[in-house]
Amino acid sequence: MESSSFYEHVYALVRLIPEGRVTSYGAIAKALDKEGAARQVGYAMANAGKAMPPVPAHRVLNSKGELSAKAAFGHPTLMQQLLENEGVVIENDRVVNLKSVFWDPLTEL
DNA sequence: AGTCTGACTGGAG
DNA sequence: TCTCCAGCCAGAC
Repeated sequence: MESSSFYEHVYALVRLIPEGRVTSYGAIAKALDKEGAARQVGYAMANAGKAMPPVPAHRVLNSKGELSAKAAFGHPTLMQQLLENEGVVIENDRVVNLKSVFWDPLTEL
């Protein structure tokens, strides 16, 4: 069933991210065999807010573990709190121990 | 069909 | 560790 658009594939993969874990736009793009389309993944997440079922977009960060999407959650600290609520430690808008909480769809899936 | 945009990435200074 | 630069691709107009 490849009738879905690129965005749909992104949403589906993001919904597979376990609680308390995070991944990067590039990792998702690569998992979809579109490594160079990391920006598109982020752009897709922008629509994730109105996507159904809801997508845990707060678990998707950039390759540096920065909360680059926090501004899109309505409140600058909402994304951070959602992650901390799942056990992810955030400091200065960045994930601490990124390596420990990073979820690579190519490896874990 | 052409142009613009962006929740990105990795390398260089 | 931080800032700056150029390359990337799918989607909206």
